[in-house]
Amino acid sequence: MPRITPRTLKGFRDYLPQAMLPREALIATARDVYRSYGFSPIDTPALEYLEILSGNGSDETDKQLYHFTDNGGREVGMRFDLTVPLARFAAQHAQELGLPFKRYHIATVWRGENTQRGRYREFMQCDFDTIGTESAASDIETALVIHDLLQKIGFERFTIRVNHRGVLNGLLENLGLADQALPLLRALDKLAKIGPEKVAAEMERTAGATSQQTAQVLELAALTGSRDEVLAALRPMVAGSETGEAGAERLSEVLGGIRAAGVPEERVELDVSIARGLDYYTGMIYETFLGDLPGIGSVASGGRYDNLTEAFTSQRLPGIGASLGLDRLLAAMEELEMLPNARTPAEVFVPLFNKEMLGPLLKITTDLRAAGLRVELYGDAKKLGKQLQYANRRGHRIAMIVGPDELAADDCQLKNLADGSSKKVALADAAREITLLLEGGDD
RNA sequence: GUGGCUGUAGCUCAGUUGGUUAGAGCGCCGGAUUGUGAUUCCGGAGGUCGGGGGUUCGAGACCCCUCAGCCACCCCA
Repeated sequence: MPRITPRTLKGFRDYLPQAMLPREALIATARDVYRSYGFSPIDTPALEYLEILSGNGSDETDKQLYHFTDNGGREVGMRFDLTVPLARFAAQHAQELGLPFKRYHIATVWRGENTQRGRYREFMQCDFDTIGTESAASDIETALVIHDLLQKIGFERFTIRVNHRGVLNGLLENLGLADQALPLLRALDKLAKIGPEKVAAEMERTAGATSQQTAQVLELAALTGSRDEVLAALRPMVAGSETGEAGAERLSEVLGGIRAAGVPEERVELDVSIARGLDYYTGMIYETFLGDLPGIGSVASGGRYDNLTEAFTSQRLPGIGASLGLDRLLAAMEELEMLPNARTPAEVFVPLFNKEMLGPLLKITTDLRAAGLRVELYGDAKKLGKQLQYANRRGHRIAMIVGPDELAADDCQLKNLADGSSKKVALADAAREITLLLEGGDD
């Protein structure tokens, strides 16, 4: 019989249990943090009318869009982010939602772009957004959510870099370069990566800026120091520009709020060079870098946009939001050895001695589950050594050994698979004892 | 989409200027007196050399195409 080669498409992946367990854990953390701020879950279809998706983005996103004609002759596209669907969703349901509206959306998106490490054609986004308000509070909250998220995931050393588009635009305005903002900011965003000389060269080449102008832009971007120092230094540079002054003012407010919330000073940095490639950000911008792995890039980023829904409705809906870089974070955690090596969600393993033990063990494991534990009962009465070997490889943490002897004595042996230690406890106390063991050796 | 590099057992790789039966470590499976794993000892299975075509007496090695991965550009998560 001719066989079909099992394979996956370029840029698409299978997830084995070992990869899926931390993935789900991360998603659960994100969901919990979002909910703790009152963001509500929504979902939208994977497929949209092509015009919904392609009208919005740039030529670039159009090229990356997966699209086809469906069996009813409709032109259809697969969503390439969660922001455009949010815009459509908000425009369509504005009346029922009420404003401001805070939602989170964790879902798969597709982009037909070239693959690279950490870049796939199918990947998951974990977005949260607040729409219908321009308040500084929502700007501040966005940073707080990112901060909480990273902390809950288990990172100690990370920096949220913030900036305001108005500051950059204000400076460009003052330099008479406002109409070339896009190519200039795109070049500026590469500062950390390629250095000031190359950025200047690119600015002169793509935006027609003079070397004097680029020097001034780079001077702003080169500002370093504490937030207050940077803020004080940039104010005169944007003076006279309405957007620039407003941007600096908002920046100051947001940084003050973040400080008031108790976020450690070193976790948030004012970095005037970040621009974020997207052309729709109009206000605050956020990027997040890991102290132990800065090279992996931003693991959570976002910003404020003025008019999310303008393609769909005349109603003005400003918004702010950010997105967690799930794949990058997982890659980072793997590299930093923050991921457990388990291939099973069940912490407790119960070997089967012989067929006669099956009935009693089914009862015992059912009781353990009722007590909130995750328990796997082995199905074949193989040699005990084999069963323990299996348990060890799978990553179960505790083996609960109940053989005929234990059953007769109404007790059991709890074996810690990490260190080999074991103790005898009464069956009636097993659930409690296991819980204690799990809390104790938590690594 | 453009350019560069790579592709040999489940994994990490070795394989001399193209020459006969393609190797190692780890992993996997089995065993070391029948109720205790991850350490030790013994044994074993497993590879159409990513796929297709070509050059050659002969190709894992050379050429072309294709698929996939990595890197850069682009863009971004």
